[in-house]
Amino acid sequence: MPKIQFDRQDVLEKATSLFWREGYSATSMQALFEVTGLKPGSVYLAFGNKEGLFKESIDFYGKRSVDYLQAKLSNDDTIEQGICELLLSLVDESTQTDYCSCFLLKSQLELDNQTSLKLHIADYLLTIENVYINRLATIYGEEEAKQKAASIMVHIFGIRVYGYHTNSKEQILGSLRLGLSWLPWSQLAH
Amino acid sequence: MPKIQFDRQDVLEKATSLFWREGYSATSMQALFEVTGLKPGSVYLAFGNKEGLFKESIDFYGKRSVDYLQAKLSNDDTIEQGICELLLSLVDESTQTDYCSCFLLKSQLELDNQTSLKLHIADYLLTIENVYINRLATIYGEEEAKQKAASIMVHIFGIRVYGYHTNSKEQILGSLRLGLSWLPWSQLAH
DNA sequence: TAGTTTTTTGAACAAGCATTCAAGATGTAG
DNA sequence: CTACATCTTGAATGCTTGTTCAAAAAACTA
Repeated sequence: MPKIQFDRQDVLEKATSLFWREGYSATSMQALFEVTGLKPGSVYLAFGNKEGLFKESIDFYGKRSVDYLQAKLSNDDTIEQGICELLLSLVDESTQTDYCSCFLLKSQLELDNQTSLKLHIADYLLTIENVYINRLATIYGEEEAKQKAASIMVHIFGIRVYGYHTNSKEQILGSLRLGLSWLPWSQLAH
Repeated sequence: MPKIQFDRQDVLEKATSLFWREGYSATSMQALFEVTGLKPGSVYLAFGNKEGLFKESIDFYGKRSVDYLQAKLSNDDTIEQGICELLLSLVDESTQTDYCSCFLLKSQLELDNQTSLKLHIADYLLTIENVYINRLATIYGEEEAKQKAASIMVHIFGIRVYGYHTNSKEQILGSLRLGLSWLPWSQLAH
């Protein structure tokens, strides 16, 4: 007999945003209470503890990312072009003023090796890589698809760090064209 | 009239190691006292505060990295081969069990945008990029050198993140060969 | 050796931390 | 309306945090 509750999605959206910007350690529960509008007891009843809330925030972000990626690459006719467009949107993101890299990437690097959260995050990163592998496998052989997907992942991680302190959009774009020269960059309008 | 003091280099080595592994926020002063063997007063007299000690740790790591890089690429005859060797050693690093990525990269992502430390770290990253640019400019034109250096930086950042959750050395190596195909990989013994 | 300066010590501090819980509010069921 | 289950409240918990400071020790000067 469920009673009405706060909007869980809304709370996760706000918590995710704060964790993403500040990092796990630097985010205090007090700050989370303020940003979500919840009181301590509600959070602890619903999420257990800080780690629980963080884990759900990772899920919130991770699932959204995977869904977005799959949607973008669903058209079998334009897989490679879709990848190009996706990478270009990452470059655009990275030049925004409030850019704070990728939540999964940041968290992966911040969290201690012992934390189970680290494996949980790595899972999402591998899932994302697998989306690329599966899509590319419709064009290339399995081994080549794996290799190309790995190269894409390296470039994504790279520009999400590089873009954090560099503002030169052209420089980043040039790196993608140079490193991922097998993608159909020229077929894109810009 | 300076009196003898604790070994500053030794303390910085230990502090750097802890900050590197745990991150800035997750490293407590108490843990730093234990690992360095210093008492609160000594640290605060010598470094001012936590941020001061962290800044010097970044300097310790950053200068060491830049020096190492310049030494490795000092031979004008084998610049590109030197770059290959350097990248291969990064791949080796990333497969070690206690691997914790790059201290500059991790800190750059962890630190708040407002912190002056962020710019200080970005300085070191740009210095490193400039070493690559200057060396490559002896072979290529200025623009091409910049572009290639940017691509190298993207790959370095990429593998330092990718290598954090992937153990497949071959996969990482393949990505470098694919993305930086203009480097003389085949001339290397392995 | 005596005097001065610098460094080390470690207890103490206030502020902030994650978390708890008993009491109150709110919705559902009968 | 009453009874019950669930959710919300917010003050209080004990612990950890970064930092200070007066006193003791050590090192240099003359």
